Amino acid sequence: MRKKKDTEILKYYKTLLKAFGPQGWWPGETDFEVIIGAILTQNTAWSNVEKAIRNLKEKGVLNPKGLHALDTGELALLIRPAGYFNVKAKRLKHFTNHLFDNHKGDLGRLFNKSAEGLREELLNINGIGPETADSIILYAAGKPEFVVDAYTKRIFSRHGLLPEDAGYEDVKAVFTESLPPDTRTFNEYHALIVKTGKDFCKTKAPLCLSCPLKEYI
DNA sequence: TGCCAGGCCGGGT
DNA sequence: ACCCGGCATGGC
Repeated sequence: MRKKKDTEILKYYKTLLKAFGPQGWWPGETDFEVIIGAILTQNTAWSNVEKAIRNLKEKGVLNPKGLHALDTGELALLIRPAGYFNVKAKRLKHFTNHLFDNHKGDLGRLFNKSAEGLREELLNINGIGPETADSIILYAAGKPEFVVDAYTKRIFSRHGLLPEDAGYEDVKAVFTESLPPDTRTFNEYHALIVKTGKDFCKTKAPLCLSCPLKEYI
């Protein structure tokens, strides 16, 4: 039974990779930018996050010191286009405060531990939940943690590979048990899922006509 | 015009 | 251990 699902999970991956090719995620130039983007994109369209990122870059504060020195109110103004700007400003400050209080503002020091230990640490920062933590670990730290998001649940439950009400860890287990614990594979698979979700599963009645996975429904 | 986007927290059951 | 309201802009 698990054997069959393993095959399906791998089959879907190969199909998407063949259809779309490598996505080369995360869309960001530095590890720090990846982290900031991961927090800003919480329940938010990426196009809006880009505007906020652009504002931070223009201000020259898209780096640990710059953001750490910034007042929370000013920060909120800069990230306004990303929505939830008051909460997110606090969350970004929570992260940079943690980074300077515990690691001298150095991402290398923060990342210098096992993926498991890093996950535990990130989850203890207010504003970083399971998906954001896993995104940071996979796309900034480069360690193999599979990232689950709304598209993952929507697509794979629709295909009958997940129960509708599956929780984060349950969904994650389905993938990690079916794939080699390989950073590259986790990286591409999640990126491909997001692309598929954006292009074909945006609505309740998705356009499946040209989706590479339509044959599997 | 209304609905929704790559979640998470805090308070209540 | 869940369940829910709140948070907010911009694109279609």
